[in-house]
Amino acid sequence: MNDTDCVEVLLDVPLQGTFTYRLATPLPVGTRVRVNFGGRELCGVIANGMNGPAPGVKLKPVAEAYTALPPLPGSLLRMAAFAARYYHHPAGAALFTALPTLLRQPRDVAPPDRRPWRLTEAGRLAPPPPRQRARLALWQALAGSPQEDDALRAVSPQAARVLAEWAGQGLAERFDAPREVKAADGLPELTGEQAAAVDAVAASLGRYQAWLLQGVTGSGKTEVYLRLIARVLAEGRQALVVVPEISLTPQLIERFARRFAGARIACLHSHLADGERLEAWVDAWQGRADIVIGTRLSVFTPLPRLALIVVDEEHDASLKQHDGLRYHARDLAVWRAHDAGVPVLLGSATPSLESVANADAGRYRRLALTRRAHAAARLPAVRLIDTRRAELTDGLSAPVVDALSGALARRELSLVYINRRGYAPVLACPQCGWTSGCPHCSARQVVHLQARVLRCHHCGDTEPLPRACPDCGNADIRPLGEGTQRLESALGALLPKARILRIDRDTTARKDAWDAVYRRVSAGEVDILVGTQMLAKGHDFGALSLVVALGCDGGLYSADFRAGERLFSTLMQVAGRAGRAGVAGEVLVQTQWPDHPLYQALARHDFDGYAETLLAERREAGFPPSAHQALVRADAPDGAAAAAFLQGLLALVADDPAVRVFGPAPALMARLAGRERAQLVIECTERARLHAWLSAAEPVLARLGREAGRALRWSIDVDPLEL
DNA sequence: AGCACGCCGACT
DNA sequence: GTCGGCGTGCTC
Repeated sequence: MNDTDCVEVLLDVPLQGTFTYRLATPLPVGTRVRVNFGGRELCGVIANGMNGPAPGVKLKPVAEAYTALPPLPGSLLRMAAFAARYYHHPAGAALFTALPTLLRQPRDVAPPDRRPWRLTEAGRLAPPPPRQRARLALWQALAGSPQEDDALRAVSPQAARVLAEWAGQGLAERFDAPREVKAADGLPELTGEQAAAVDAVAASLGRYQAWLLQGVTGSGKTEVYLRLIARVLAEGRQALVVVPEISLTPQLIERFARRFAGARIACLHSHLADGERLEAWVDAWQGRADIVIGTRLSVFTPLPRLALIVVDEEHDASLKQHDGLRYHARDLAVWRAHDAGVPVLLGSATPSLESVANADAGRYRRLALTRRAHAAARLPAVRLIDTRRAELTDGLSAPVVDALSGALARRELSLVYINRRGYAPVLACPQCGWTSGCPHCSARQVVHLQARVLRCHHCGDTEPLPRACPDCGNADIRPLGEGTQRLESALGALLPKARILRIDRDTTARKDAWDAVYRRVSAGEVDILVGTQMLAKGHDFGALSLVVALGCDGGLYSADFRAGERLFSTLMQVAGRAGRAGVAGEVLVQTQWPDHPLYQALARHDFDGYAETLLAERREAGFPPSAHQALVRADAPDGAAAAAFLQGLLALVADDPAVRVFGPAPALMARLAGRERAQLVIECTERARLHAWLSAAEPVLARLGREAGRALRWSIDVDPLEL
């Protein structure tokens, strides 16, 4: 068989490599096709390159080529190929995770064409006769100016049919309307630091450069993004903005829409219907959208005129995908910027240590916003309340209650942050020591008093609240510790006049819940917000005078080496909520360890100093970012099987003295949803050798995985965020 | 991941 | 006697 008769096809299967099919007439790389694979019809994508068929395999033909849309662009295929290599994930599966659902299916699809209509030269010269009144009305409307479908339908219900006819006769056509991005007026004046940041990044437009924009809360990072995007749009280019899930709020989108009236902004997030997502994606791909703003998945969106990538809150863990292709959107954004030859701007008040290290090493260039954009706004004063010396009522110390009651008297909004939802983190029997462990996970079931249930926050298992200890029958069982619900009711009892609004995953589950929250807060109907880190991120509640943080000490001495970094980052952000827009703010942190360097650094608002401390610790311990890590995970109903699987892998992968391997050991969450989890931690200071080890492990994993059977699942996680 | 093929229990 | 349970094996 001639080589030209074969193509390599990428398929959405968890198998390494491409598959070879016969093809009568050549198709461009990136074409979506339908093929038969193992007895089922699959969507495939024509790949670059030729592996040739495995010997002795009879090739099947490509059944059909989908042509409603152009072939996928090379830039997307390159990025997916890179992601597959870097994250050690099958190439086909990697590409398909980058596609909208509708393009993964073995069907030819295209979003509806919504471009406006206009008359062609010929159409202009051929007005319909006056007695064809509907046609004449349509013609007259179009002769005046181009028209959208909606407007034409209003002129005549026949519009769709008539226009299709005219299009066929070359009398009318759809066209890409030039967009006029109106310069918004009344722009806030930039601080010197903001202006310097804008100028620096603007000077790098047109080539690759990674920028780390470190700006304290309220310093106006978003304004820097907006100014740069304005420049990009003025050049007729496109910008990509990647934000964490929780930051993609209607507030943010509205701010962009207000600033760039007339521009087409494509929003990509998980709540979009398949058709909407496809349409936004194709609009970006075809250059009809000027700005793409979305969660981690949007990093893959094809953009033919891309000129700038922004990753906001670049430290946020939700930028990392936790299953399938375990990519980090920030890192892929940097790769993409390099590939496309454009600058990438990573913004955060509390950058990840990885990014700090990259800036220290000169790979990223630093920009700092150290002052708040409103001249009057000062950084809040941080006070540490030592709970070893304080009497606690439902977890609240007297200074905290006093401060809240003071703010209440002054009619100022306060925020109480506690990173635990539910009523109490555990139910316990003081007589026999029983605690409410989850039967499926190595975790505690949380007391939810309102729903009268115990619920595991890891697997979702829910059981009715027992009236007595299941072990000894003692009726005096008690909720231990505090969650948002308990705090809400405790505050209600201590400050009966206060209007309290609780915000956590339980209260904001409904779709329009946030609208109600904003309405109530801005109408001044709330005195105290109680909630989890949802309160810390993305949502602006205006002037807060007091922020209280409770129950944070767990992050100080955790088994997870990143816990301190995360806690510091969250506290910096939650503290940053205080004292905006001219109101002097105060932050109270209740802790048993007021002398801990983390809290001391927080009190000084000293991110840089604490980051250096943490980086030194990481260097000492050989942890990231001083070394690179990967995880090989295995889980099975039987823990011994998972460990044996990993042990078997170790026996078959050649040692590299530069690569340190730890394990098999139980994962931090050793048991999850009824499965025992074991893992290998692979560490190396040289990325290339880490990848070489993983590449050697891949085929062995595939084989051992097959032999171990269905009960065992395994995965590779490069640059894991959680161990 | 699917979906086939293939060997053991309760039904027309 | 079949319909169908889901155990393992392969897919260009």
